Order: sequence, then C-alpha cells, then structure tokens
Amino acid sequence: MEIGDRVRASGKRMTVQRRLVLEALERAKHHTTAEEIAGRIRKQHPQIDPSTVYRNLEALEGLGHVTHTHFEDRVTRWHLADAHRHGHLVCRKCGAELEVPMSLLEPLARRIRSEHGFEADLAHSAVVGICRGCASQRAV
Amino acid sequence: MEIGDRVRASGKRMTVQRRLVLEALERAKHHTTAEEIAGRIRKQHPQIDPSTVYRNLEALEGLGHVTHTHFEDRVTRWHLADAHRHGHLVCRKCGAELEVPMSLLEPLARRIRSEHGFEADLAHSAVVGICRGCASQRAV
DNA sequence: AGTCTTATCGCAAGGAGCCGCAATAGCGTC
DNA sequence: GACGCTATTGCGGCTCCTTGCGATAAGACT
Repeated sequence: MEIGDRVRASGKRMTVQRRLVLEALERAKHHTTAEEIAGRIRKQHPQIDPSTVYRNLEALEGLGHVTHTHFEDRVTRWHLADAHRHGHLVCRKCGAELEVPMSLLEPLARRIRSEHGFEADLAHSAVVGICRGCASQRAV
Repeated sequence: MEIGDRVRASGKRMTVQRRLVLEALERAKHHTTAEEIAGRIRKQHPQIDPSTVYRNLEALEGLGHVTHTHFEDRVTRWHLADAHRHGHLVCRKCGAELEVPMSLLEPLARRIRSEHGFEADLAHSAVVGICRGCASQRAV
C-alpha cells in the first residue's frame, strides 16, 4: 500500500506539505533535524511555515511512519521508521556518531523487561560517552 | 577539601549565586530541573536571574560537582555528582520513573567498550519505554 | 585596606519549538 | 463535478533556554 493511502486510511490527509516532509526524509536517508528539513523545504517553498514541519513530523510519527532519536544534548533527529533499526553512540567531545546493531542493545532490553516489566525503547536515545579517539587523546 | 576551595583552585570563583545553586541541589537531594532550582532560589532572592542558574549548573558540571540526566523528551534533570550513580527508566505514557542500579546497565557498557572502544555513560540518558502498568492497560 | 584582573552577574535580545485561531483545502459523498 | 465536513495550514504570539554585553565584584597581590 502506498504511504499516502495509509495516511488517508487513518483519517489523516496527504497534503503537499506532508509529502514534502516525507520526501525530505527519504532524500536525507540518514537522521536529520527538523530545522534542516524545514530549511530545505523552504528553499523551494518559502511560504511553508516551520511549525508545519514540526507538526507533520509529529503527526507522521503518530502514524508510525517516522521516529525520532535524541542525540547530543537537546538535539532531536528524525528518520523514516522503516529504515533498519539501530542504536547510536555519540561522542560528547567530538560529536562523532557510531551506529550499532540493535542486537547489541537487545540483551539489556530483555533484562529490563524481565526484571521490571518495562518495554524499553533503546533506540530512542543515543548512548552518550567518549569515543576511542577522544579517550586516547585525553590520555596523552 | 571544601567545595568552595575546589572551585577556587580551578580558577573559578565561589559567588553567592553559585553557592545558592549548590545548596538548592543539596536540599533537593534528588533530580530537579533547572527551572525548579531557579524558582526556589528566586523566592528568597528575586534579583537572581534564571540565566545565572543555567550558567552555574553548567559551570559546576564542568568542574565535576554536578551532572545532568535527560529524562522524558526535552526535560533535563540535575543532581550532585557524588550521589550514588544509577540509571532511570521513564514511561513515555504516564511519566513514571524507575531507578535501576548501574549494575543492570554495566554489562552493556562493558560490551560497548570492548567492541567499540567507546566509554558509554549510560546514566546520562534515561531509558524511555512503556512501564508495566501502561503496557497491560493497552492490552485490555 | 587598596588596587587590579577578569570571572561572573543581571538584563535584554535572540532563536528554536509550540500553540491558538481563522482561513484553507483534502477527500468522502452525492 | 459540486458540496460539506474537518484536518491542516500559515500566522502571530508565547515559552523556555541561550547568548552578548556592559556593569559588578571575587580574590590574588601589594
């Protein structure tokens, strides 16, 4: 089923603005910020308000087509939900980002589920820390 | 060594405002938001600007006396660094917070270190998900 | 105690993100 | 293809947090 149909099937509407947000996410492939998406769209369509972009990201997330991950402090990055799920390591010194397979995080999720009955979403927040490069630099 | 001396030893100054921030953190014991700290201080000292509180939290964090943890989306909570370290599970439905011992998170940190040479700080971000109560509600 | 350096402060302005509202425009129905 | 219902938009305005700047005061030195 076409994504537009799925949106419509849930009682929502597929507007020009919403399609542009989706296209921007597809084009970006990787994680982008709302600001970046808004900027890119507004180059071609300056009349589209940033708030519309924010609202569409949330709406599309509610429908399960999009998700967001918290990266470095107070930076939210968005991506299509059907992209393969993975975790993130973000270096707080240099900002480097490593993608790690969910299989790395699964054991913890399982333990949290069995010990606390809590459904953890470990992809929602990046793991902050110090990357190999910065750690060795500091040692010098 | 007194905390004031440690601040001074690093070339910083121990101002009235900085001391008030520290006292507020001590009194709160648990995690609080910058806003809450600012509000409490301003009851007694209305002339102290919120921006001063934000800057002092950052400064004290830079000195290692204070740390922050990201809770639910866009909520940052602060606490004294010497309080016992622990992780957090936060329910995205009802906002419930569970504290979990670091020992639960350690195995993952170890794997991340050995496989990626990355020093993970798993206490920095709360683990978001659905708590037991909300999960069973949804099943009904 | 007086002087000097400069970290820090208070204030005001800036910027991102969010919200309410009236106008607009999808889209199901006839 | 026109109609009507209402989801969605653009705009203005608001909040929360950050930043720039001139004024203030901590603390080292004499």
